[in-house]
Amino acid sequence: MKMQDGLSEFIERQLRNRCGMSGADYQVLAHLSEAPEGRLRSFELGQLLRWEKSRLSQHLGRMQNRGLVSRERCLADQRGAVVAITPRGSDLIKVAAPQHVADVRDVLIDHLTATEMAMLVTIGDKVAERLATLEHKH
Amino acid sequence: MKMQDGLSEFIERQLRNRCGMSGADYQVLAHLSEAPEGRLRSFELGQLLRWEKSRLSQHLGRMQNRGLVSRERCLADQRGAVVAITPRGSDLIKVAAPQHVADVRDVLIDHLTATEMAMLVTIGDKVAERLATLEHKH
DNA sequence: CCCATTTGGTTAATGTGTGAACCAGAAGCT
DNA sequence: AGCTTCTGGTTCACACATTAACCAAATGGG
Repeated sequence: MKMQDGLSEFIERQLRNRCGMSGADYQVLAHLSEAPEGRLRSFELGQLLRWEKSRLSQHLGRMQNRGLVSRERCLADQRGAVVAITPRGSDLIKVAAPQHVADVRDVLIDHLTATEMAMLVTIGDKVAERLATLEHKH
Repeated sequence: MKMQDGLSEFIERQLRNRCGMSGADYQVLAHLSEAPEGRLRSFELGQLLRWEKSRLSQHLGRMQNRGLVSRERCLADQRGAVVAITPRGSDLIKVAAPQHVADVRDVLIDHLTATEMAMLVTIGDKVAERLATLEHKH
């Protein structure tokens, strides 16, 4: 628990202080920048992030106000929305990503042996699998 | 990351649905119930939880409104506050604790081998230590 | 085709976390 | 004593997450 809280608090703080963005912002931009043309249907993004749809809607609204993403109506589905990364958002994630990766190395990966790292991955997979079956059981 | 998010989301949801309390509530009550006479100075509680003082103040306000804790002025230090667990809070944590422990077993401990569990503890300690030194360096 | 249901998305209410400003009482220094 | 600095707490403004309610466009039977 201490590791969990400490890790996310540290990562969150680094992103905030150095890039003026939250972990949530980072994930949104990361997914968008990896998508073809930097654009995704809103609900696709929601599935990738596993977020409540209201959360996504509100968060995208704030990011749009800051000029990090833009929203357009979808042509194929009249009720749908397409969200696209802006040049400003693209620049931001390009700066943030390497620092973020370095931080994760610095606080986690660099201090574990190969065995520990491998074990951590298998543990993570096991837990994720267990959580998935619980979730599937409704 | 998936393990981290999944675990805390699951635990949080179980507490909320079954006991009507958040993980934050649980931690506050847990610390108070372990303290002598179920009472602690506000700042001591803050140090145990590693919370911002404004967070603690606001959260205690809400818990007081729900009758889970009470606050009194401190005799020794005129500006200080003492926070105490109420009978209602005490009952709640007594019901919640075993369920909480069972949930943690169910989703984490029971599915790991002894080796994995031991390794996870080692990893947690290493990371916590690393975080502590970073924090200490200001 | 018509009507019920589902799906994509927004909005409002409430609970929760963070940083800054603020205040009163304590401690320390001269 | 008198002055500064530190400490314990609250409050405000804002960012953020969840739930429920809502709406319009799609879908799927009859």
